[in-house]
Amino acid sequence: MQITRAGEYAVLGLMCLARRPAGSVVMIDEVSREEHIPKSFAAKIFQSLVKGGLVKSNRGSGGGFTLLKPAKDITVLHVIEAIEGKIAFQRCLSEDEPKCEHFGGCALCGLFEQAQDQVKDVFTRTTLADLMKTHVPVGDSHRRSGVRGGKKLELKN
Amino acid sequence: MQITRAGEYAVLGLMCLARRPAGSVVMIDEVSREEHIPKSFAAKIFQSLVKGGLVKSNRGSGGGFTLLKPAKDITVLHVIEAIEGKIAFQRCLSEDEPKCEHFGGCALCGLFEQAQDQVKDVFTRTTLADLMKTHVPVGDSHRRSGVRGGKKLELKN
DNA sequence: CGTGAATCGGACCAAACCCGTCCGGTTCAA
DNA sequence: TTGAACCGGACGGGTTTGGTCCGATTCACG
Repeated sequence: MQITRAGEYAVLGLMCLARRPAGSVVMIDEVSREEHIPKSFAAKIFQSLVKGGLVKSNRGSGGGFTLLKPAKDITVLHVIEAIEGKIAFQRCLSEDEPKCEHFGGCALCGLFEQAQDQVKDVFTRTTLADLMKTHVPVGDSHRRSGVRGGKKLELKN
Repeated sequence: MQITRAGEYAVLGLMCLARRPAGSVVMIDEVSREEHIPKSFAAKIFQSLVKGGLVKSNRGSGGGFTLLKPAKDITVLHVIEAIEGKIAFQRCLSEDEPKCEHFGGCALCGLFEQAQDQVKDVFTRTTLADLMKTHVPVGDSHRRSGVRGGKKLELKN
């Protein structure tokens, strides 16, 4: 029941790109330093993002990664699913394995699906641009008792 | 990003108890057969449920497990957290590790917390008794295109 | 009261996954 | 041609998952 670190890093990494003028080429080393992500790991993660169609890579000297879409068109769900694959709380909720072998369990499947949909909803509703609004660039963000309690972007249900 | 099989089995197993008259003693073998859970695994899971205070065990010949509370007072969240521990999408959202070391990441934490709360909400709102209402005892439950689309218990936000 | 069957309880284990690292290869600019 | 940068896969330690096994405990029964 966790978002993997890779997923978290991916969002962070993309925000790093999104922070610069559209079309900028940013190399992995910058991302790594700026977001405190181990460099090799960041590189690997960005490979997945390339495959997922979110960024394009420019090889060779002077190369790096470029965001393919404006930040406001990239949802957190896109990013996380590019890294972790489709979100599926249960095997029977992933589209490639439709069978549910627990005869008594389908009430459960319905419930899990509900929870899963809620999560997807939250992640679909939020884009990189949204995240950047509440973003505290560097240094002391963790001292302000977090975001909790106060303003969460509220759901327009 | 998954509910573990143990968590799923736990709910299923408790429903198996809940289906009988209150106070019944049910042995692990019955649960195992009825819900198609590997017996030894079920045994282990029920140990956690004992520790979690949801059932009590009676040892020796004629022993088994007994539900400690009526089904309508047991939420799915209780069950799952008894097995998997507190639900925490991220390390920084679990109460015993309050630090959030990614300076740029607190917007993310807020978002993850939001998603997490949604899940908890769904699981808190649903009790074993609720699950049993939509429960199709045996044999064909997976053919009915699931619960999707139609009636999900709606959120009284 | 003793004995044995029934049952739980906890150690154990294999496989998968997570979180990275490392390195040889490719591509491109200068 | 050389060096900067990405590509992409192999590797690896640690943890979690999913499950088994056997010993300890308890009760029923004679």
